[in-house]
Amino acid sequence: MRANTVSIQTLRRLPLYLHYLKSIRSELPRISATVLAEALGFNDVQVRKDLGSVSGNGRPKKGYETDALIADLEKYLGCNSRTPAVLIGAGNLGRALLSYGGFSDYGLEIVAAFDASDAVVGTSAGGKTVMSMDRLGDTCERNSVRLGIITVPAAGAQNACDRLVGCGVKAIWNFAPTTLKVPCDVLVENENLASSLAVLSKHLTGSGE
Amino acid sequence: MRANTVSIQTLRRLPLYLHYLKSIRSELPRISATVLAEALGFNDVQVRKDLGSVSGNGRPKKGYETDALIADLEKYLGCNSRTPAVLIGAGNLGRALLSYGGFSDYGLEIVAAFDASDAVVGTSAGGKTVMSMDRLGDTCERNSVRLGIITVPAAGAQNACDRLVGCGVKAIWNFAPTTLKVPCDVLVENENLASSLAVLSKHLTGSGE
DNA sequence: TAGATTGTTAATCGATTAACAATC
DNA sequence: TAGATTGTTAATCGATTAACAATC
Repeated sequence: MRANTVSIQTLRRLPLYLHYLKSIRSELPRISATVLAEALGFNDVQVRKDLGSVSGNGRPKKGYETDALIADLEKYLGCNSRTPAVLIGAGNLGRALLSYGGFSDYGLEIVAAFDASDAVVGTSAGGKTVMSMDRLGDTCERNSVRLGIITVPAAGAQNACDRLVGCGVKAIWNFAPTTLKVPCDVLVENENLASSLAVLSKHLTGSGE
Repeated sequence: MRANTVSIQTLRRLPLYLHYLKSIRSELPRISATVLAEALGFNDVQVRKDLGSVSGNGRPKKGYETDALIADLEKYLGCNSRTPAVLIGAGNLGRALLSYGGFSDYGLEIVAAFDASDAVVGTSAGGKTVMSMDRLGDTCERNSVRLGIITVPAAGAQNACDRLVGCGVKAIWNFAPTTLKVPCDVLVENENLASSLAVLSKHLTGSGE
């Protein structure tokens, strides 16, 4: 295993490798970087480099042992260590994320959901009851929460963000279509649906440009 | 206005400019690239280059007229022309997207939703009734649909994708954590939540690496 | 051994940033 | 005119891909 020279782009691909490997582990006890690249539509050298940065288990002529590679990826991605998170904004998208079970594969556990609207407080989604915003502070503290998920409308996003930062959150997953201002030790990952949509739309109208 | 030399990264930023400009249009009739860059946390030269590729309305010393810039961005992004789309998979995420009104700002209109499960067919979300999969073909044809949204579980994604491609869809917005195989004239945009999560998790555990 | 596959070093490519010239 | 701001050309940076050496 090399030093922490994993680029951000490589890091983004690692969960894709992991997901695919899990889906074929029962059929393929071994897999080469070439085959994996073919399956995911990536360049084979790229895959070899990506895997090389998190695993030292590749063997010339044999490739990688699937189970060992899965274990290396899970270890690197911290899938086995639990990451507690809180979610602010229990609208449609927020409830969808609360109900989605797939994040637990990566260690994420949304321990609580909050909403500023009294109409939503008290309802539940994904087995969690939505709480009032004034419960945010003690919930974060009690659960050592350092990851916050923002699924409120754009207008309320900065306020939600400030509250989270004030509670000691160091990483924010922002689904609101807005740029957030945060201290430099806090990382914001924007899930920009409008950006993806722009790429798709341009492809459809592209010929007429 | 220059030729179509807009890079994919620039294209992804354009909706962010547009959203921000709309939010401040009533307060700032003019805005410079420097101020815009500051507001969104981008490099000012980058903003100038981005804007220059879709608008020719920047004036030295004055900057851009906000309304004119909004109009240029909307024109380039095709916000005023309607893009009909279908959605497959009316689970939590699918229903969240159906209910979200914000896409209409960019011209997207989800004309119909489909699901393979009889339990879901007939229910409604965002004012649309979920239909059975055998209605997919004629719906796409009647509405000239070329954009498909996949919000089914990973196991069913390739099948949903094949059905869409068979109906003449040329762009696919994939929310399933899987790589899709498509003909080369079809564009797939993957919304990889697991990738974003990996970046956030690594930031939190990063110091111990 | 021969050959397949890994992993590394070098070359290419694209995007960002810096320096500068143009202009209102 | 002077100065702020745009837009362009050149330099830097990071990521991808290609060529090659190492190894089982």
